[in-house]
Amino acid sequence: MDKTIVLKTKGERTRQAILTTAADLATKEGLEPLSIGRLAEATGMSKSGLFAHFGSKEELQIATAEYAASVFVEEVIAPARAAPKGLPRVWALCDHKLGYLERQVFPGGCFFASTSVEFSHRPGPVRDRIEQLLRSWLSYLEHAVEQAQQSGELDDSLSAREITFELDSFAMAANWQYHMFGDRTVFDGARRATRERLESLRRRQAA
Amino acid sequence: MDKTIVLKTKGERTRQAILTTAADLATKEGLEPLSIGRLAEATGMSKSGLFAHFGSKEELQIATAEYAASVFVEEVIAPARAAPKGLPRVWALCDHKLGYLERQVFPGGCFFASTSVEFSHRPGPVRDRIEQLLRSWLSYLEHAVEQAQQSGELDDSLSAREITFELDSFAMAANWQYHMFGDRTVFDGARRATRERLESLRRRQAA
DNA sequence: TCGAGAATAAAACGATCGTGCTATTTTGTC
DNA sequence: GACAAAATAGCACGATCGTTTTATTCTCGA
Repeated sequence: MDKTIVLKTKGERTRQAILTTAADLATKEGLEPLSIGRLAEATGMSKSGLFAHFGSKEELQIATAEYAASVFVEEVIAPARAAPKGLPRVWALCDHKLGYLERQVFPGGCFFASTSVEFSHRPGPVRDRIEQLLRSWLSYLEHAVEQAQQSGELDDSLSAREITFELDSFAMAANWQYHMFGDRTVFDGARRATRERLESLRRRQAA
Repeated sequence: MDKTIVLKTKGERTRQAILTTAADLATKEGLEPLSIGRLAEATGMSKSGLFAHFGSKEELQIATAEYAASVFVEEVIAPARAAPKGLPRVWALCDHKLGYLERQVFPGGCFFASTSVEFSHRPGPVRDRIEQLLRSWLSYLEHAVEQAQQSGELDDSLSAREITFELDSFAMAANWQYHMFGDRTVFDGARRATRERLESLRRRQAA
C-alpha cells in the first residue's frame, strides 16, 4: 500500500516527470500556451524526445489533466474519506480542497479552475475530459451532501445541488482571488463562509 | 446625454469596431491566443492596418480591457445606481451582474473572469490593469455593502469585505458553471443563494 | 553480455506569430 | 476640388509553433 507508485521502465518514469512539470506549468501559463519546446526545456529533454511519449500535443494535454486528477484525488478526496459519512465528510471535502489550494499543490492554483476557463469554449477531447472530471468532483461533493441530508444532519428543503453550488463557490472564488490579489486571508474567509453556511443549514433543521 | 458615444473620425470608429470584436473573441479564445491576424480576419481588415491602431499587441490588450470595463459599467454599475443606496443597491448590483452574465453581453461570459485567470501569473501592464479594474469592482460592491450596514439594513458583525466575497462568489461560480456545463439554471441558483444570504444577514439584524 | 527494442536526439518542414517598412488609398479641411 | 494627413494595405523579417523523419544512444531481459 505504498502511496508512491513505482514505475517500472525508464520511459514510464520520465513520462511521469514530464507530466508533473506539465501540470505545474499549465496552472501558471495555461495548458495551450505551454509549448512542447518550453516543456522540453523545463524537463531538460529534446523536443522530439519528449514529444515521442505522447504523439500529439492533445494527447499530452489529456494525460496532464489525467495526472492532475490523480493529484486531486490524493490530496482532497482520499483524506476526506477518513471523515465519517454525513456532515463531517462534507466539511472535510471543502476543508481539504481549500487546503490543497492554500498550500499550492499546483503553483498556479487549482488545475481544473485554470484549464476549464481556458478550454470552456474550445471544443474537443481535452475540453470533454476536463468537463467530465469537474462533473465527477461536483457529483462526489453533492453525494456527500445528500448523505448528510438523509442522516438528518443537513436541512433538505434546499437541494443537494444548490448546497453544493454554494460550498464550491467559496473555494473557487478563494482560489481566484488569491492568485489575482495575492491575499492569503481569502482562504480563512472561505473557510468561515463554508462553516457558517453549513452551520445555518444545520440550525434550520434543529428548529 | 446620449448613451452612444459619437465618434468623429473614421479612425476612431474602426478602432471601436476592432475593440468590440476583440472583447467578444477574447472571452471565447483568450486575450493572448487572440492573434492580430485572427482579429484582422474577423474585422475584415489587413493585419498591418489593424495593427497601426495600437502599435503593439500589449496596447491592444489593454485597450480591449478598457473597453470591456466600460461595457461592464454600462451594463451593471450604471443601472444599479438607479436603486436606492443600501440593501436595494447591493441587490441591484448582484442581480445586474448576473443579468449581464446571463444574457451573454460577452459571448464567453465575464470578460474579467476569463482574462484574469489567463493573466494572473503573467506579470506586466495588462495583468496590472485587469487587477486594478477587478479591485475597483469589488471595492464598489463592498462600499455598497458598507452603506447597507451603516443604515442598519445589514448585520455588521461580519465585515463588508467578507459579505462581498460571498456575494461575488455566487456570480463567479455561476458564470464558470454555465460556460463549462451549459446549464442556464445556475443563474437562478446564484440569484436564490444571493437573495437568501442577504435575507439571513437582514434577519439576524432584526433579532 | 549481447542484442532487440525502447528511449532520446538532431534537423528540417510548413504554418503562424508579432512587428517593421514602404506603398497606396481614403479622409477631412481650406 | 486640391492637398496634407490619416488610414489602410502589401510584403518581408526572424522567431516559434506542432509535427515528421532519420539517426543515435540507452535499457533490460535472455
